[in-house]
Amino acid sequence: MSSFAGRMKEYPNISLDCFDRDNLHARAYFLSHCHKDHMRGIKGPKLKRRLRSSSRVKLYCSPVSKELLLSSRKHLFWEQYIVPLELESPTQISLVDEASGESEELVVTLLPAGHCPGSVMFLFEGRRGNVLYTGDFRLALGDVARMEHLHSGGRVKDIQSVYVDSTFFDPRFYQIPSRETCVSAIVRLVGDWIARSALHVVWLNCKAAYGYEYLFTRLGQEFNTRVHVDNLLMFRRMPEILSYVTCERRTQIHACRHRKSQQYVHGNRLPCACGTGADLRVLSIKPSTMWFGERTHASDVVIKSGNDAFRACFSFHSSYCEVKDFLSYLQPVQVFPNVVPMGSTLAEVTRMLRMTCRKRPRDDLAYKPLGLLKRRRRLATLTTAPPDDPDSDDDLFDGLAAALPKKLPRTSRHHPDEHRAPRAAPQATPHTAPHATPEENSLWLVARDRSDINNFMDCTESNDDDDSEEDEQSDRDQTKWLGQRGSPCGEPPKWEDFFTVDSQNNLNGQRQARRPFSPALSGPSSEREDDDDDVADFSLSLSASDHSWQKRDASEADEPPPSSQSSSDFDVACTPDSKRPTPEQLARLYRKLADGDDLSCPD
DNA sequence: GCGATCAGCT
DNA sequence: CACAGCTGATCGC
Repeated sequence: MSSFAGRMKEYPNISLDCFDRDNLHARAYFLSHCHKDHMRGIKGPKLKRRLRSSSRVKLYCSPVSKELLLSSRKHLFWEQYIVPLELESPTQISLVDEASGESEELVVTLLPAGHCPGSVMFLFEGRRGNVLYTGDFRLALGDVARMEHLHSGGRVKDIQSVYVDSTFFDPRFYQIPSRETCVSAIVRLVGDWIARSALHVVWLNCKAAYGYEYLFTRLGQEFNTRVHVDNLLMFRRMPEILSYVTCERRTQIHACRHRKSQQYVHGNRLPCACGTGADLRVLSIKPSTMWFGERTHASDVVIKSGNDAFRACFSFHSSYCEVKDFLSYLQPVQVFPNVVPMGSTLAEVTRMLRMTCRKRPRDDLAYKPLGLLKRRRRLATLTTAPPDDPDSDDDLFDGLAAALPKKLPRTSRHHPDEHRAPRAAPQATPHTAPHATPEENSLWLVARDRSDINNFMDCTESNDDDDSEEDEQSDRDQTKWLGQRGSPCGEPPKWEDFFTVDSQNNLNGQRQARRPFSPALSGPSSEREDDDDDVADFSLSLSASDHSWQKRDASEADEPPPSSQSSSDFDVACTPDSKRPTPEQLARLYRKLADGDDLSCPD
């Protein structure tokens, strides 16, 4: 649970994920995602008064968070103040003091956080330095190295402070099995059960929150069915989810809830009281976080907890290892915890976070911008000497090979000075995303047919905020509406799709492959670990594979990071057939680099 | 009556 | 295996 008080010391004029007390005076608000513990005070009367008396104060969030927030009637008053921002699209915001007219400029970039639908991290760049607020996040090892907007000129940006999700930043929570591992295990468990007979049903005992959607859709896709949930309203403009959930009770997979869910299920009845109960066999699966120590083999991601009852591993938050990887890569000057882990103290978590901070000032002047050179040289070598481990390298280098004749796909779309000359934030216009059509902007927000949406709104309105007895008529209406849309459709969305809105996505899900941003190629710690000849080590960094990286990280967990970043950028692991360049070759390469020639062509 | 806070529960 | 959030009691405005 977040205990972040809402303000960052570098930019105290803005408030994040907190809307009461001192935050009532913020010049702008930011919402990382729509969990209640990040929305404290968001519907308070004092805040409403503040909004009404202000002509400038806005709430910035992802387009998905906007939809989720406005799916509750209690939050509708926010509509005219919300400015949805696309992910990975730097936006300039003017923070104006309405009394004095004084203004401060700030550039904000939303980055995917992998926590729940719509969840983002905020990168702020302004007069007081670069600051990253993570909100809650679940990022895998190596993910941070692929985030373009955390890099500049081929290296990681100089980050002053990170306000980090420290929920599991405690060595007890050393590793948590990957999302894919956990979901696959749940799919197997569900599949084995519901195959027994049509009367065998599964109840997913999910906590009330967004975040399980990719599990629902995966199950829906695997078993060509829909998951029964209490309310569809919040997904009304998210067809990728809507296709796999239903208010129709007659399905074998349920994630519905009732105040007395536990009692129902113990009595072999579903919370929705589907059927008489006597003839159903209900398997209860409770998604819960499981963690494993540094040397524990994380094999059992599903545990039997009783008759027809299981716990299955499922985490919305990054493990200790993942947070450590994230921070060690960014090397901020300071880190602040947003959460005190269970059983720990603020002092303890702060002390441990400090260990991930920068040990000495960055020496940017000594830096030679050879990140691209490394990569190109490595690639040129690979064209004649493929790596031993295709799984680790192929995927990454395929993308680069395709990109090589041109510039990097993403960077080529932007002006090099984009960060210095970001676009200005638009004025808030309800239901209008800035600078692009909804189709261009968001996989989520596209309503295939506006009349369908209106129709849907009409028939689901009665369920909004209604926690009393079930509404049979509403159930039927929703089912009818969904029936008109047909059965679960097409290509299944991937889990990433539920957490991010990539502006490059198009409607058909023909997502541009998410190519690694160049620093990823030197691995999470390569700038600090210059291991000349260890090809395997370099490949592990490249693979970003949970398994391989965990093994490596586990063996080095307690070692202090090497102090030197000063070794040559050519001190890169070589493939077996390659040779270390001679000084003459180096000079030629430098000249080519300066001339902007294609470095992938061998001399 | 409403909001804030906390304990208890799942 | 510990997240997120609901419910109810209590207190104050």
